[in-house]
Amino acid sequence: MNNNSNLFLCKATRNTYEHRRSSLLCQVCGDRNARNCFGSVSCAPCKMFFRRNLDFDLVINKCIYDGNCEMHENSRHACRYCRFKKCLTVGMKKELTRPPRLNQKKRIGKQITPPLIRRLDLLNSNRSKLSFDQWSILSNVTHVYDQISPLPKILNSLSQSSFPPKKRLRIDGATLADMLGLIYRSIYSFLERIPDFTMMSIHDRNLLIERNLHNVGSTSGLLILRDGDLYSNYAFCRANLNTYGSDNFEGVSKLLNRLDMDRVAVKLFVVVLAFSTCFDVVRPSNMTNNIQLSKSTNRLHFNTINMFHIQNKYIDMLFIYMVYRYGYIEASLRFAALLFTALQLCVHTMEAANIQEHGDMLDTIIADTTRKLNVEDDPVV
Amino acid sequence: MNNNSNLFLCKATRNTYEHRRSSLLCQVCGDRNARNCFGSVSCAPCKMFFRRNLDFDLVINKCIYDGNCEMHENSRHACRYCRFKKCLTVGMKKELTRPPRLNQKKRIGKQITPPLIRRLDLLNSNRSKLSFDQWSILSNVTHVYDQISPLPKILNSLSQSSFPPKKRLRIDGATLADMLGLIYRSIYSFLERIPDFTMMSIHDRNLLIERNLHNVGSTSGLLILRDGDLYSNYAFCRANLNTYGSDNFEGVSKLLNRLDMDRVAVKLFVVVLAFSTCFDVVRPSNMTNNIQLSKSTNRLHFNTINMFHIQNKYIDMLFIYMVYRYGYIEASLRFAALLFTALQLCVHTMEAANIQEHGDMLDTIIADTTRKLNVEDDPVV
DNA sequence: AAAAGAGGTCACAAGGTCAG
DNA sequence: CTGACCTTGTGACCTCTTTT
Ligand SMILES: [Zn+2]
Ligand SMILES: [Zn+2]
Ligand SMILES: [Zn+2]
Ligand SMILES: [Zn+2]
Repeated sequence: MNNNSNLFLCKATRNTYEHRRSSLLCQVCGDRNARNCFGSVSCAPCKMFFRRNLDFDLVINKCIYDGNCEMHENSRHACRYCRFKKCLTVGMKKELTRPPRLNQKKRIGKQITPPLIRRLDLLNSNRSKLSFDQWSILSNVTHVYDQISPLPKILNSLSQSSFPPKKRLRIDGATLADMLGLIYRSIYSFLERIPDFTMMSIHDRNLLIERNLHNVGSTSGLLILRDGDLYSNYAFCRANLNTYGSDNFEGVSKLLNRLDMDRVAVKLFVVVLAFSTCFDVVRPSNMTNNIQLSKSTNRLHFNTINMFHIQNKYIDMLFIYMVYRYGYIEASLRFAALLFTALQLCVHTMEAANIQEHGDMLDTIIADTTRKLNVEDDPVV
Repeated sequence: MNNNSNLFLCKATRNTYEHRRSSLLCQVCGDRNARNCFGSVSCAPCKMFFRRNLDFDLVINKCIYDGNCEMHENSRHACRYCRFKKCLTVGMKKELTRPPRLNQKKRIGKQITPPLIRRLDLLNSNRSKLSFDQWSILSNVTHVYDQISPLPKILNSLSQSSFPPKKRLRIDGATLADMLGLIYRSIYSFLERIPDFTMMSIHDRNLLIERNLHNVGSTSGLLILRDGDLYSNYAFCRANLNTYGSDNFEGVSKLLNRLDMDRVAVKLFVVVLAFSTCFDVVRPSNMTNNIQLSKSTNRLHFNTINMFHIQNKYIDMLFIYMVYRYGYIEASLRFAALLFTALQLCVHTMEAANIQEHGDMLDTIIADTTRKLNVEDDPVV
């Protein structure tokens, strides 16, 4: 339909334009100062005329004369039919017309007033505010998180890679792995300073790290990426694209915009993930009757109930904090959004885990952490 | 139409030229002479287009057609929305854009989008309504759930215990266990009729049952308790109090009032729990370097990524369904409430798991189910 | 030094407006 | 409806920086 050269675009029109430069006459009415318009050459008035009459129906509207009205500068108004027909004859194309521009004067000012919704009874605690103890835990979490944040190092590393010698736009895979490794390694430093973690047995801590480090690290990493505005760094992005591929990069990029703006909430959520027991229900007793159960039930050693209570404690804190800060409805919205973000991020974390370099890196970090834990446990021996 | 400079080249040269060039078609509009641009391959115009429209908001600016405008060299102007969307689709990355050069005059700073929660950005699917496929899955889940519901049997058993001889006000522990056992056993019948479950490997199904039956069963049980109004039955309550104790009974009773009134939503949530992979991140490859990892990593056999996608699929469906039915805000409220209810219920499930009778019962059921699964797998042998 | 891939420029050709 | 006048989007052609 549009395979021939009739549908001029700039490239083609320029050529013909050059050719016809000497004659600046409107192909429709003969007026001077004609220009390229809709695939032909016409004056501005004829251009406007054509655009305004795109829906003009040559079948319904007939010329009142013989359909051969002359078109001159002064006579072009005489007959709409013949003028439009001439426009088509000289090669004006409706297809070169573009859709109307968006009305940029629309202002966003409208804030939707959320409808009143009955209050659901979400939590156990009747308190709508955090207790003193909860505030101190929350404050501790926030403070410690920033204290151990690997962001300064990463930024430093980035600026060293970028500036001094010359403005390098390339970071190699190893450098990137180092920077991301800092993020994952910082998780243990973080948890180490949270009493609820250190009060657990070495074994439980090991298992938590081993099981949750991927997700805790990536969630924390998302916050760090945003804090440091790292996805604005060209070299950093490029290195990430190289290592993790386009899909993963894009997914993370989206989530970056979706992550809750409240850093405190995100930090708390990181802790929730760290204590995640994943709905596992296990009996602490010995597994007398479980003949058929697979080896995966080694998780039985897990002190799951305790861990679950800790997780719930932080979820409660997170939600009460959000209610306190944003009101009940917005808190629910944000909580759901946070959860969905985490779920989606988990997909990308799994993708990353399948990448040899990334997987190996995490295995190493987990092994290192485990070793560290064991050393701390038996400092005398 | 084509660049006429080709005419002046000798044939051989032109061939290689054409060959080299023709291998690079613009991924956006199909134009020739495309190059690497922003992470994809595009012609210069599309490159410019993309850079100029970095702030183009696909949410605010919609296609005036159906959002599937064709992109050709000549039709690329037709729809900004579709062109930009195609740019993103073919992998152009905003992040590969660089900030404006410094020596030039300052540009107007980007306006930072306030932390408004974007409604439809939450989930993976762009649709705000369920697709036909999703509706059939949902309808199937709902229907099957009611079909296999053990409630009729339980009610029958209750009335038999209560009425015929005399109005018995006592149900013994064994009878109660039988009734509750029906609930837990029904889970497998339920899942068995869900294609997403049956299409998994026997091994995976085993692990899911083994891992999630406690929670799936208790959540489903909560719905059944409410459907049958069982907590209005004196004898039933008394038996429960006897077996599970006062705290547990009261806790469940509270949750009973808190559970979402929408049965469809709860049923979907039961499925979500059934496919719960618990944020586990595992590498499918062999664990070459995992020296220190404990035995719990036997879970590696788990086809976690697949399972996670299934879970996400049902979560999406659940949320979209709720948005469709209640609007975005109420959907978030209900979703959060459902999640909190489940978390709280999980605590009681754990408590119950520690009760000898209950734990043994579940072990038996899990073992039975596993056996059933294996038999179904090898009907010939 | 050449190629590649970023950003920048400006004339041209679209769309929009409003008095006439 | 018309057309002078204005605003906005496009792309050929350019410069600049890093990689090869
Ligand atoms: Zn004219
Ligand atoms: Zn006429
Ligand atoms: Zn193109
Ligand atoms: Zn379109």
